[in-house]
Amino acid sequence: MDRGKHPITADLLDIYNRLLAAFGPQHWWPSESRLEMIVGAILTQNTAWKNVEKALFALKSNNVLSPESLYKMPQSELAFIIRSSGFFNVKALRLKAWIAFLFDAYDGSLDKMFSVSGGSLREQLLTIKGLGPETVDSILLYAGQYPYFVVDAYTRRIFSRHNLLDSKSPYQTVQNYFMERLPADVQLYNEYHALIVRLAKQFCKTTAECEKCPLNYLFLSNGQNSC
DNA sequence: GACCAGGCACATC
DNA sequence: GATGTGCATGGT
Repeated sequence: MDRGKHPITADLLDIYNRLLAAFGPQHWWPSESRLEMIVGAILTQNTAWKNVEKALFALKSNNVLSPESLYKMPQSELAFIIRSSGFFNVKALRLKAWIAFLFDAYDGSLDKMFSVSGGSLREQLLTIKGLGPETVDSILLYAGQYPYFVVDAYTRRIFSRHNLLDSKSPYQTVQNYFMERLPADVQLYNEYHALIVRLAKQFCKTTAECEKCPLNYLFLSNGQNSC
């Protein structure tokens, strides 16, 4: 790897094309319905997807993965069913907060909720306790098909360690960085985020993996020897 | 047995 | 405004 070159600006589309060439389409979000995507987005907060899958399976097995069931079910029962996803008490509370919003504002209808403009819906969802910017943008992009770039810990780590971003940048700054440099395209944002996650999981844990990173034309900074 | 995982809210300084 | 902590399971 050539660590002598310091790109001052990066072509985010070029990075995207390298990732896509290396990994191919990732087919996100891995869910069968919009409701499952939204529930999954909340359950996966700081949690491995494998554990979320178990919780989603449990919800389906108990036949309660519907807006009506989630709305009626006692929070304690919901917490028990989703326990494999960790933080089950707070997550049950967060699911309940969102489903209450869905019924209060949109009669329990996802079609109605997703009929409003992205900016308006984003603002509304962010007022719900437990739904932060990443969860909300995941819901907007993957379930609602609105063009909002999803920023996660991997995005921050990889792009800051390649000196393209400041690791301390707030969420909105990072999102703006991408959205100002890329066309507002749902499919592009969908695939880009998924590819970043794929890259991080496969190449960013050890130095040996890092050396084979498809982005190795960039350089690492801050004394880090991997992403 | 540590350490981490597709965050977020809240307390404290 | 920055930094620290609780929340909890399951995989490596």
